[in-house]
Amino acid sequence: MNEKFFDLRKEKQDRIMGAAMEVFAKSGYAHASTDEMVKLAHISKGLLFHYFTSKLGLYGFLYDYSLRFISLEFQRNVTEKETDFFKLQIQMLAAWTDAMRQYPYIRLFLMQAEEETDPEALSVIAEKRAGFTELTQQIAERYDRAPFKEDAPVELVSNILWYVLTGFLAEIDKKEENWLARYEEGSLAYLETLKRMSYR
Amino acid sequence: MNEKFFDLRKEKQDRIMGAAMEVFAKSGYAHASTDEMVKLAHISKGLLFHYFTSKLGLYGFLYDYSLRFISLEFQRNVTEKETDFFKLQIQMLAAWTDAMRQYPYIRLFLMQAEEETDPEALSVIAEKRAGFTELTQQIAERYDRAPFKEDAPVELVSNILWYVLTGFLAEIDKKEENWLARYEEGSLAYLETLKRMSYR
Amino acid sequence: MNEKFFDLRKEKQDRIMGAAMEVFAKSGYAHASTDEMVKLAHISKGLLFHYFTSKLGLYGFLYDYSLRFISLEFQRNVTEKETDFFKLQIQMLAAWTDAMRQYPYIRLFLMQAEEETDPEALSVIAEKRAGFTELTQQIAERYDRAPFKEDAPVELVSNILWYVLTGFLAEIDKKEENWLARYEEGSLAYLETLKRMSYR
Amino acid sequence: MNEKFFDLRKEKQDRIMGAAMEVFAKSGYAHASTDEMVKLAHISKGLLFHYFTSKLGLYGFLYDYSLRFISLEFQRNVTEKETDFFKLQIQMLAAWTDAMRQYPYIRLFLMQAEEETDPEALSVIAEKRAGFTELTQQIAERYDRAPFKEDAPVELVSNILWYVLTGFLAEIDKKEENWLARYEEGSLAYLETLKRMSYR
DNA sequence: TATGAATGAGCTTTCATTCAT
DNA sequence: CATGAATGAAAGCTCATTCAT
Repeated sequence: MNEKFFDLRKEKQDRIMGAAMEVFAKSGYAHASTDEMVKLAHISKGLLFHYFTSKLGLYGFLYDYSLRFISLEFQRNVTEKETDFFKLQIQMLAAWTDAMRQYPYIRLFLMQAEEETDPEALSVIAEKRAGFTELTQQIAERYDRAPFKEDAPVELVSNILWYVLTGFLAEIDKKEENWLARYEEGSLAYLETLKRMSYR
Repeated sequence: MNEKFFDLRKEKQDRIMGAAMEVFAKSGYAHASTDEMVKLAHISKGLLFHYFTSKLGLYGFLYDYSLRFISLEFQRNVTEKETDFFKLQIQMLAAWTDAMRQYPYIRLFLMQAEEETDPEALSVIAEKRAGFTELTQQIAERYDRAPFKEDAPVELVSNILWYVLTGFLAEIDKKEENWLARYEEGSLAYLETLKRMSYR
Repeated sequence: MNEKFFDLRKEKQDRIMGAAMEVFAKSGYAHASTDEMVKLAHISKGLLFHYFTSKLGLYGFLYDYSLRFISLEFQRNVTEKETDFFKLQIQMLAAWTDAMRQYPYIRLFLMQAEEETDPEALSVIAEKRAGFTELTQQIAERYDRAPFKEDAPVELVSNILWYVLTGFLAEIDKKEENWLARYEEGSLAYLETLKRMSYR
Repeated sequence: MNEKFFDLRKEKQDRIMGAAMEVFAKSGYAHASTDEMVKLAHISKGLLFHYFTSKLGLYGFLYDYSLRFISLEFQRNVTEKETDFFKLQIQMLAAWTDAMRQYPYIRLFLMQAEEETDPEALSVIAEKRAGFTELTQQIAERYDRAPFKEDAPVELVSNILWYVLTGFLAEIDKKEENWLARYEEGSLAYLETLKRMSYR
């Protein structure tokens, strides 16, 4: 990519990245249309390729950027000393919603990337995944297993929670007003329920 | 579609449908490549269109067929009188795994269809959805709410379970041997855990 | 072509030729669909190719056959001794309508062939044209120039008449009942008018 | 269609339209090949569709444009007050030859359109025909019937003339040099002859 | 920096032709 | 003699990418 991208006004940078995330999130790498992106971002075709060389280059950059961005949000929202599983989950949820306030499609974009099947797309994200995985694993290692019932181990509950928050986000209609607030609220409700179910 | 499709050897019909389901499931309607399908099914380009007229026609047929197929499996596996939530879930899981033994991608295909955004694709599946939704709702109405803890109502647990089984299936690597057995096993484990968590 | 075609029942031969003429006449060589032909003739795809090897072979055969057929009709209808231009024209018109009673699209087929632009098609009809051209020229040579006004020479009137009868036929709706009778009638009217206009 | 087409250099616009008219005129809508058009016009496949969306869109645009173009030529060449049938015919002939100097295939294109049988093609030209038909009918109403012989009424002569000029144009070889001059000359000769034949 | 006209490889679809039955 | 399932080259059309301005 062309580093001069960062010399653009922040607002324009975000318009471009937001548009691209949305299109990639909705259509997946292969079917994502650069035409749609430039229309959404109100820029010209040429400019997109001036900064990112290729659709693949753009995809790789966005994935990298999104991962850095959510990592920073994790660092801001997740407290070092906290060990309670559900308190940590609430902090991570806050990190995600904060991120989505800036880039509404960032989580869907990253999750769509997780399910990407296109070989080209996979080739540019493979190595980058490591950083974020490590971050979440570091948090996972802090989980206090004590309050969990014997037969509801933290690993299982953690997986369940991930599936739930992911499935729930996919269902939310992003065209509705306050969709983000509704996601936050609904997610907290699921968190509460699962806490009651899995703590002694 | 051309009804003569059903005059083909059953093995060939299944080869074609299986290949198409796989490609649609992996790529979504828009990016699904008919070239990939015919390569997977070992048939020629022309033959696919001889039977299904268009990619859209094929998609509509497959959706319809898949829905009928899984409906039959539900009727075979789910007993009329059963009311226990988790016993019913186990029966439904058996229906799905039976179906997947025949058409490994049938569940992913149907779930990808649920998230389809392409307007053309939506136009041919919209009306057909009703039948299966009704079937699952009829089952849902039988759920015995009694054994559930007050603060873990069936509806919530049912949603959670759906998200879990769906998310888990998406993660499984279908290239691995015995993936189906591993899915069945893993799913049953999640079911067990959730039962223990939500029953009094 | 396969000579065994002539061993078929005459009715079937005519059904096949009639269907092919119609499709070629309506669509021209290139766009003529063999599928349409076999549907119209109620025969199978394979049979058509069994007898004619290729679309081009069929086209060449039909052109040849049509030319022979109309030549015979000319010999039956056009009297050897007649020299009056308009009487000869009436006889030729009778030859055409007789032919069209058997093969409704024979004239349109031959005229469409005249305007054919497809190089392949042209290659198989080029040499065959000679026979019929010669026949009409032999008739043309008999024309008695005497009754014509000085400034309306027979060559010019002959061309005009050809254009008129051709243009008129193209306009007639072949789906209408009695279209052939209406063509005959209209053509005779044009003949009458032109006679009055060009004879002293 | 994409209105930006008109921002192209006039020469390029005409190259594209001329090529498309030629191919449509020669092959009819269905068999007309877009590949042939772009080769003739020396542009790429994509560009044609960038401006006209589809073959059908291009066809509709060309028909519309051609009709407007020839209408303007009629307005420039046909004098308001003239009522003599043959003088008006000569003016209309001038309009057509002027138009053909710019777009050699414009008349053949429009006449091929008149005989179009493809349902899709018909659907986009049906409503547009009205304008030009009206224009020629307005001219037809001015014809002075007085000089015509009783038994050669204007309507009949008018039909004859139309068939003649049309059939003659179809026969002319457009690859020959000066074909347009030869058409003009030949047409005038036919006009002269018919005048002498039908005027008292 | 920014544009969008232009390209051509690749996709869906059609259709003449083949061949096992 | 007769069928129609099967093929694959070629057609219409899309879209990432380039480049002159």
